[in-house]
Amino acid sequence: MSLAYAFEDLREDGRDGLAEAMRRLGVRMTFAKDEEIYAQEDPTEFVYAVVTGGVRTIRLMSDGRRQIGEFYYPGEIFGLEPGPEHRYSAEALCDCEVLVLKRSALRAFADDEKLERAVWQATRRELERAQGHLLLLGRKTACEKVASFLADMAGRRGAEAVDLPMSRQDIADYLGLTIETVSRMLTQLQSSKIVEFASCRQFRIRNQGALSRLAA
Amino acid sequence: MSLAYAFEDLREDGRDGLAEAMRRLGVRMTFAKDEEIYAQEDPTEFVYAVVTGGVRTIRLMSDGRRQIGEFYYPGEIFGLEPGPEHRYSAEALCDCEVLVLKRSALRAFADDEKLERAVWQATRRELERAQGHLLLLGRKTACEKVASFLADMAGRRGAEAVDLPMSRQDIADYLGLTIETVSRMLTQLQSSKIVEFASCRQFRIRNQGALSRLAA
DNA sequence: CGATCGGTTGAGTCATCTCAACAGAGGTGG
DNA sequence: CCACCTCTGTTGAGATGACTCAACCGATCG
Repeated sequence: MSLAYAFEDLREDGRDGLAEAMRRLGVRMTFAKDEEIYAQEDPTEFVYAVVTGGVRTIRLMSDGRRQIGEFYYPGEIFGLEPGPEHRYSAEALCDCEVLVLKRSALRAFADDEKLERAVWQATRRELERAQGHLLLLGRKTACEKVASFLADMAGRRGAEAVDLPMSRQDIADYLGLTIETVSRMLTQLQSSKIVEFASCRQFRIRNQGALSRLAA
Repeated sequence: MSLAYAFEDLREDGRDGLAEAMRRLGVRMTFAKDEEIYAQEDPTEFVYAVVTGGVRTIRLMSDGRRQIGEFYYPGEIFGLEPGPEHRYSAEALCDCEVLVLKRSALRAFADDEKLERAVWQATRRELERAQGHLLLLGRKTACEKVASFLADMAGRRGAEAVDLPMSRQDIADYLGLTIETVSRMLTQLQSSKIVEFASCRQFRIRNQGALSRLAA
């Protein structure tokens, strides 16, 4: 676990009233790697914020095919699904800490309007991401998908060296590919000197322009 | 244009405060087939409701690849994108009538809370659909995609005979396929007596169970 | 030190795409 | 009213990107 996934990130997102409230009111819980945080079909009773580690949301088909909805990093809110029941489950990418808050508590909390706005904000961000992901899944090639993924992760983490807390299987299920294809594309991007992997879970962008162009 | 796309549909959706407000306050506009209603990158200044006809939202890549975000039928709200700018453009599927309302007018309108809730509701519905579509685009086969599409359209239109106001190209760009593949899958579903096409724009479900099973 | 797990690489297959021909519906003008 | 054209959709044949299956490799762990 690198320091990059530290609690500090949460504090930096000062504009976000929801994260603020989460920090003050939420209950801190820890989850082991691959542990389920909530299940598909669970009532959408809580809101969550990542403190350390990372989280994935997952939807399963009856035959085991898996689609990952989104990855969440420290400071990010998740579990804000619209319906009364979760359609995606959430699992810990690695050992992690999460703040949990009852949705009803949000309503009861003072400074109500600001909080409502914050939930609204987070929901909008979710929608925006999902809409962007539609284009990726529907129309991009394997290479473009992987390039987009790396660019996106680098953008969200900011740092020079970017850690990937998720496995190749997770990446594949996020991009609608197989692990083998993901691996091949990563090798390809590396041999064209666009990115460089220090280990299989950490990389650095060597040619931002080329990466953005591929991400299309 | 069949009667199925009539204004009456809007009235039936009585629970929906937003549609109600749109009807009272919105400006009615007509658009010709394939005309643009708003463009990618336009500011998200208005909310829209379909009265008659149908609408598609579209995202284009620089090389012309196209992803359709959603189709909208009479009584449905669209244009509710989260950011300050549209990331999808909207076009008329066929000649159609649309109600247009300034977002700022929504805020000024009496019975404010109810309206806010309605916008909230519609946004949630958008998110739900987008999340469902992720699984379809990422993990379903061509056959499953087409079956899901037909089942979904039938479900939304309710009627026995279902009209498809969109072209094969639209369907293909919605499902992340090519027109040829869509056409082949439709032929296949028809020869297995799961659906029946009266014309290429109108069908009827002959075996609901089999269709749902395929839609997975 | 062997076993296991996650990741990479290779070879062959298959679903979907591409390219091309064709068919039918609808519109237009003579 | 017919001949023609265009546009949309269907069908066929061959190409290909991504998948499947299998071997291998290195790191981690008991």
